[in-house]
Amino acid sequence: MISKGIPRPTVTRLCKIYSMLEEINENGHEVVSSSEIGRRLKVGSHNIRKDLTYLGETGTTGSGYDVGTLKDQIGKKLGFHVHRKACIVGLEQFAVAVLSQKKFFSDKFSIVAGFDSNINRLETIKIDIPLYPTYDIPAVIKREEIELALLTTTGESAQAIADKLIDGGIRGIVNFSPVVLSTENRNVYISNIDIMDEFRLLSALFFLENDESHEKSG
Amino acid sequence: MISKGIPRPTVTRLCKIYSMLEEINENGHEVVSSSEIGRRLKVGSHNIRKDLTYLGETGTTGSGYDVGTLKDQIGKKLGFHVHRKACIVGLEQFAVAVLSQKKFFSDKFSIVAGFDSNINRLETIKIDIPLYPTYDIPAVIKREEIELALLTTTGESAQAIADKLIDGGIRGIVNFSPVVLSTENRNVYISNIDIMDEFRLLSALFFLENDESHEKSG
DNA sequence: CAGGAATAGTGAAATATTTCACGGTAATGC
DNA sequence: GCATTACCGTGAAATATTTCACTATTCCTG
Repeated sequence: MISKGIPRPTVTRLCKIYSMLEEINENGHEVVSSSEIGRRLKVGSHNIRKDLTYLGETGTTGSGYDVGTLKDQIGKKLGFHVHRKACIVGLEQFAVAVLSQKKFFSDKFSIVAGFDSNINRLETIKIDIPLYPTYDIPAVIKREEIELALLTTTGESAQAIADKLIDGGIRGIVNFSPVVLSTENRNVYISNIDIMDEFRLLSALFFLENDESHEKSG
Repeated sequence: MISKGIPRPTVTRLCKIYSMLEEINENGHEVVSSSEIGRRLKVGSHNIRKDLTYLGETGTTGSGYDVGTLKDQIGKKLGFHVHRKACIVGLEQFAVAVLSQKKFFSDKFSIVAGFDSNINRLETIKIDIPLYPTYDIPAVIKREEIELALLTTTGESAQAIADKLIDGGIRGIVNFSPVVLSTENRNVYISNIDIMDEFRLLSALFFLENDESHEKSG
């Protein structure tokens, strides 16, 4: 067992590589090189090869990686072969938009519950997943053994909802609400996605570019 | 001019700190400490203080930071005092959801154009920003001097749209479509947001947690 | 099947980033 | 106004991450 801790940046890249491999696979290609992967991810090929080192005996040939095999290896290492249940909290436009992406009903993840505090919405909404009021969150999470949550509520209620999710034993939360969620609970991973922050980051990057000319290929 | 290149992780954190300060400000607090900021961002206070070092003469007192002042300093350093124009491409549910967040019509960013390839949608949609067909993208970007774009189209058209945006001279793209955009153009910053990838990352993190017990405070 | 081109694997070096430790300053209480 | 406490600022040390240099393997061509 060589399995040393995988650096966080590497895990992040491996996830992206995995997505990319799925895409490549659909396009019918069977082989990719580290430089091809790197080009798409805007990362050096050295870096990609190093990342793939963490998969253990990568079993790849001396000339490129077999797309299917590599995908499986990443999947196995990062646990993507395990089916996971997810839920979605907040059933406004955002949620409806997300749920309409067919991608979400793959064989690896399934959305098995929707929650909204507005009881009326629960009856009128046309989504074919079981819907519950938010006060049922802890119970449903436990009963259904839901591990992931997509939080799309307003900023005001987000923290309270997160607390309920954590109370139910959730393992990961993707937070689309405009506040940074906090928790003392080390068992829960939170990914905060804020479009405004992204706009800010991008504008900061090109603003600084002029200011300081020390940029790399980022 | 002490302005050395600011590390990318620091820029990212500064953006989040900025958001947080806005939030704190609304709640009426006037002072924050590095440890308070760190707690919220799940980062050590050392790290926060070091980050703030890059602001130059931080001008903060010996006991906490004045919220308003710090926000202004970050804003000035990262260029948030400059008003930026943005556009949104793809006007389906996702876009409508985003546009309904009042946050997007602040005094720092404004969405001045919407694009969709479906001409019919342009006429029926009820958003009060100017709407154009996608073939007008390069011209409108140039004419309006739009710097940022939010891309919410399907995966199929995303790359072609991105090329049009870049052709028009866009500086940053937040990509919500499920494909990784690529460009050779070093002048354009791209932020790829993929909910599926976030789910994968989170599940990988808690999957690996059991496997290897070398985790930090993440 | 030999030669050439392309590519993976990997320990070591180079960089980047975080953490530490400690000196100094402002508010608070007595 | 002196002691105490809670902070910030910062160079230096410790870690983490990326990049490099080089070897070995596979594929392709003739």
